[in-house]
Amino acid sequence: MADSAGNQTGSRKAPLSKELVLSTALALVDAEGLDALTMRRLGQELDRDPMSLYRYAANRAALLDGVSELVLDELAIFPDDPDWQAQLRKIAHDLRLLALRHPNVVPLLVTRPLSTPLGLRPLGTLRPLEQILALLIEAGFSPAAALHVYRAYYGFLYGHILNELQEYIVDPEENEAILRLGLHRLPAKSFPHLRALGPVLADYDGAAELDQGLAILLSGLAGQLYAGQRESPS
Amino acid sequence: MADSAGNQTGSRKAPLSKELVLSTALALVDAEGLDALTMRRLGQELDRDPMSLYRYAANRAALLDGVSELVLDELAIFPDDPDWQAQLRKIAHDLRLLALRHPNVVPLLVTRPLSTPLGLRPLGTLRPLEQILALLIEAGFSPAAALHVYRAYYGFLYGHILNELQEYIVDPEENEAILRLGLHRLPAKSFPHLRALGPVLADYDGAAELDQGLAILLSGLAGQLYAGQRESPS
DNA sequence: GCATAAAGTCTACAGCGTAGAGAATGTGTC
DNA sequence: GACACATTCTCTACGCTGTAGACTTTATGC
Repeated sequence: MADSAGNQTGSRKAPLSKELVLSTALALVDAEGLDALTMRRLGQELDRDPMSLYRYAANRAALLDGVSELVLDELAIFPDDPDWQAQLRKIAHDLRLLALRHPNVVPLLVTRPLSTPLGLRPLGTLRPLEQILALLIEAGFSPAAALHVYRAYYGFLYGHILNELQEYIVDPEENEAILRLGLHRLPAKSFPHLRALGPVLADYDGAAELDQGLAILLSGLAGQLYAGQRESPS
Repeated sequence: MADSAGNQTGSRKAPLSKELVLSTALALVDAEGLDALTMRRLGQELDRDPMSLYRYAANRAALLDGVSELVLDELAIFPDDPDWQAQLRKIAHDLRLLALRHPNVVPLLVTRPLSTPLGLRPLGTLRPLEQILALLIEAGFSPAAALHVYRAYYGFLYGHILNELQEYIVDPEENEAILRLGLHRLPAKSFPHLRALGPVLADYDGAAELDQGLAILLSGLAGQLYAGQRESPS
């Protein structure tokens, strides 16, 4: 029988591995937010001394990177899809759902790379970039053009996700109430439009919003592709 | 004569106010990063006991919000500009420069709103939203359409800024070296395109990249405006 | 001069990441 | 079995964090 606290699987003590540590960390972040992910707390969750975690992550920052990587691994990209626009649309929606599934990880996804030069980032983080480049080059973009397209696309995508998470609250009922209350607080003379938009703000359709933006962006980017191909036909 | 450490202005002791606290906090973040902004350190910077800060910010989170607000206050928006597209382009470039001036604050700008429902955010943070709505409605968009346009525009804009800050390193010389070194580290078989793009990655023109994306987005959004006007002419 | 309010300070506490030394456990070889 | 060795885990301790609560100092009004 176990000594004191019950661990999850019932086995005497889980064998502990990088995967287990990271997935437990992710579960903790999903359940209680980024702040809850402390070495001590994670150790407690795994029924181990906090210091034992340092065998699987050099420090807390590395732990955070590991969680980012783990989440990004959920994203499947098919670089060989002949319809590059459809593929980009699919990736966008997949990433959106991923973000909604792990909202507490999004700040990590967005800010960790800011403190790590591109060349030194965890490989898992660079995989989407590489694969989307492959997709675009396959579609006929020059490598340099593919990079530009990637930037516009991924920029827009991350922007949308941040936007949506900012507006969406976990509890939809509370959402409307808080929204009403919050908007009411705004000075009527300095925030007339925002206050008037209360009802519109309340029902937000993220997927539709994303589609609309993507339609604009992709048609614009496709135009560049055709223009480029006419200039220098293969 | 002062007791021990020299304070900045030479006056015996600065009078201390919310403005002074926040601007000192911003300076500290700009100079040494977000982590350097601790209550103790800020108190030391102001030559005061750390606890005295709580008279001007309820807690550290409020301090961070204050810094965000302070930075966003640097952004000038002219909601009466008859050329809405030009104004949006100008705002975009202004915000980009703002981000480059305060790169350490960008994570704050991006993540703080994620933990605060829209209705409860600091007013200074909502001002750009309100003013851009005004601009768009003035330009002929319906309020609801203006909100959608704002979302697409601001989403793209924030995405671009994150992208650019991710790729740009403070020290440009070191940048290229690290980039080369980092890319070299990538497995050649799994990251062929990314490795090949080294030279292209090295010279990044953020302003041009932003312009290109804006051109696509704005022309697409303008199309929606005309379509909407034809459907329901005033 | 004295009451009242405002501003600033002191002390203390629980929690944090993690360095460094040590104990426990597994594994291969005789 | 016994030993050697490497791996894994734990213990203790240090300096740092945010901030609650009581206290002291300073400014203000009469």
